[in-house]
Amino acid sequence: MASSTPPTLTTTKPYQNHRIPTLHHPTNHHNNHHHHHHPPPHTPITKPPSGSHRNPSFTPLTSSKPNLAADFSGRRSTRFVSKMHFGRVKQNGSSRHSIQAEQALQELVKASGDEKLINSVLMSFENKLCGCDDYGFLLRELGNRNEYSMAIQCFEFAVDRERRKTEQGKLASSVISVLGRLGKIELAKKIFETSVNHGYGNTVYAYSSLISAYAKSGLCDDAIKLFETMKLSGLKPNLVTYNALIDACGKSGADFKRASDIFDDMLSNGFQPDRISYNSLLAVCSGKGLWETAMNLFNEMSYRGIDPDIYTYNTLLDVACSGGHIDPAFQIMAEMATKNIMPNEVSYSTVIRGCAKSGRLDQALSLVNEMKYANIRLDRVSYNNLLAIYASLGRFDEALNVVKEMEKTGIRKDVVTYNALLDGFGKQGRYDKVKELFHRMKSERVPANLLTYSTLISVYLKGGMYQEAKEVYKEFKCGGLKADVVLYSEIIDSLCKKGFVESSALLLDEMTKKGIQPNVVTYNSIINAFGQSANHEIGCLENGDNKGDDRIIKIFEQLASNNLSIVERSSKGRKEIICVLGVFRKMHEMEIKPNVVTFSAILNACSRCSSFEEASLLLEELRLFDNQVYGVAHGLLMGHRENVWVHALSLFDEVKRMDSSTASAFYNALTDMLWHFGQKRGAQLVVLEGKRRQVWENTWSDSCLDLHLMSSGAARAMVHAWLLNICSIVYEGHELPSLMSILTGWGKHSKIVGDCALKRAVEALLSSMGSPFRIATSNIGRLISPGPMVAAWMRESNTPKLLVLQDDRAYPQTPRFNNIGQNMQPLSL
DNA sequence: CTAGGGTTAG
Repeated sequence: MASSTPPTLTTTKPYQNHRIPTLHHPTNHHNNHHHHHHPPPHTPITKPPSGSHRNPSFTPLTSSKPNLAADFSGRRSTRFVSKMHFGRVKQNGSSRHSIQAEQALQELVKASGDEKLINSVLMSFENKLCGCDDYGFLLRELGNRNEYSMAIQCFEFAVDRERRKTEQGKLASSVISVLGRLGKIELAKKIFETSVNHGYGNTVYAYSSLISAYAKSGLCDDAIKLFETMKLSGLKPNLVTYNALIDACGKSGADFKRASDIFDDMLSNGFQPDRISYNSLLAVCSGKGLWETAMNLFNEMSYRGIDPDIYTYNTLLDVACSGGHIDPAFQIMAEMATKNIMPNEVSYSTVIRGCAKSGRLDQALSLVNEMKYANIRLDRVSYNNLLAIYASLGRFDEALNVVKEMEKTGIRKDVVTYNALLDGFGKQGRYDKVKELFHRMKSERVPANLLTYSTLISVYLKGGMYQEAKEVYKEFKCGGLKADVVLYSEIIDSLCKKGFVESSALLLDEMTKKGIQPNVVTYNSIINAFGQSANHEIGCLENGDNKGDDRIIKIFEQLASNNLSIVERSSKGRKEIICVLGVFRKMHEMEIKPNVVTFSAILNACSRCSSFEEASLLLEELRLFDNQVYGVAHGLLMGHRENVWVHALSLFDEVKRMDSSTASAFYNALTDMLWHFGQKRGAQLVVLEGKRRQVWENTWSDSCLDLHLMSSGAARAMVHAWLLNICSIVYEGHELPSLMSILTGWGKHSKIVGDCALKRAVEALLSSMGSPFRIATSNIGRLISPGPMVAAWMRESNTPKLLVLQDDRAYPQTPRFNNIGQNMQPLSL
């Protein structure tokens, strides 16, 4: 087995493809720089002693409180007057505008939409308004009201009447930043260009405004390019320019390295970073799992004597929570209170969401109570958060109560509110509610967006409501929204789940042709479908495909009219393997990086293969993706236990870094595959290793075995191990507990609600061994037996023998299987 | 120039 290749086991999300080669060893570029302090990883978030302990290699600070002035330049409320669909409301701190400007604003707002009227209002105020202060105020306030075209009109009016270039420049940067905040990047760019051409836009301020406009639209490359242009045109960037650029990196998901380089460039040009520089750099860590980097930066701030503020802490909380570091997040919250920076609704909703994502629902809900107790009013984000938690749990009464509370407090429901409800009700098959909610959404004039439609289409497809799916899709098309990778992936997955693997492969082609890049999720859906399909396919898809324009609608039409063709099972199987091999080929062509879900999917597909030969084709794909995972799977399958185990252990170490459900899914897949091909002893070794590492949380005691998170192969291997353990208790002469039970669950954790495959497998295994365990009448997910009966069974001469598992193949391998995983002769396809 | 929200695979 080749183990020189670095492991590529990741749970990398699709958008991280091609950006981060491995997720689990984030490179801390920032720490490589000489002037940065290196606290050890996992340093508690505490401020190191200041003064004497300051790292001498830091550039000296110009003053002890370099940004005092900035702090007091205006009140920094964290409340927004109204949050636009894009950007935030700008507070006007140093209100230098006149009363007349406020009157003008009133009149202008009333004139909204009427260009002539707006012009006459401006004319009537022309002589009363006082230069940049008044017009700047107007521009900002119009921006806060989303009146961007009026803001432009107002800007043009003002600039025409201003002769001084510097004043014109100020107006230009004001309007550019207003447009940037509203996401109107094209308009901002146009105004910038015009103002440069007219000779007043060539200022650091105008450049900085446009850079930050690019930042808000996630256009980091454009921001950096503009920054270079600015330097070339002889303008010196200032601290704000640098900060805006770092901000741009965070907002567009750029590498930390990139932001860190800008930060260093700033230092080498003699600028002292301020709190905003650090806050912006911290934000770059979020979403990338750079928790340790973030902590280092936080400590570095202290060393520089920059006190953290609520933004710093909230950003730090975000980095912690998005990386699943919930306990540190609670520590940070506690520290905030001691620093008298009280957690606000942003802090709480960040942590609440983090808890919920890590499955710590009790903690999430008790934080909500804590929030209420602390008199922090829940805002729209907090409510939507809370409601999504309930909806995803199927606790609909509570979700709807949150909606009522929102209505009572006068917080408008938005598209996020509705999407969460539609998704929750849809996943539970409450189609009546889904229809009602979608209707209500329309009557309340909350416009559906791409996500709404993706959710609805997927819900209807999975529920077999093809007519509804078709109608919703048509409505989506009429609305002029563009399909994206998620919409396609949802449809592909739904089709796969219904057994239409080939049709979904057609959609994969179609989306690629349309320029929508499939991602690892799209591919994983299809791989997961391998070997699970029904014996039907959608008919007549190739016919009349002249336009080639929209296969989705054709598929939906065929489904709605029940135009299915029955495919003979063996031919379906052949087609399917060709199809899935084609999918693998495309993954390689498009350089889509597989992740651990892909590997689990391949292993599960192997478990559905009826022949070793078929499985070997899939394992070959696994080999091409990841030699380490392949080496372990293949080695255990071939019975090379001794040689492989050390590699297996290091693989398990990596798996343990994933979240618990990802980890258990991988163990389940690997064990199932081994069990399926008769390597039952190997399967048991894997399962015991998983138990040792607490992959399934709480698996056994002397009286109880909990299998409910395990796959059927893993569960059966575990049953043997547990019973052997019980057996040794009996043979050592100890008494067994009076009642012994095995929990299998009843399909709650199965993909198919109510599916009891696990229970059936375990029940069959136990009865085949003549065990006394029987389904409990009080709990269908539990098998029970009185302890003495188990002991009696154990003492039967045959029982211990039955309990010991063997591998069908042990090293040295039997000749029949020696070509597994090599690139052997293909099947006759 | 700085902070929190919704989506797809298992």
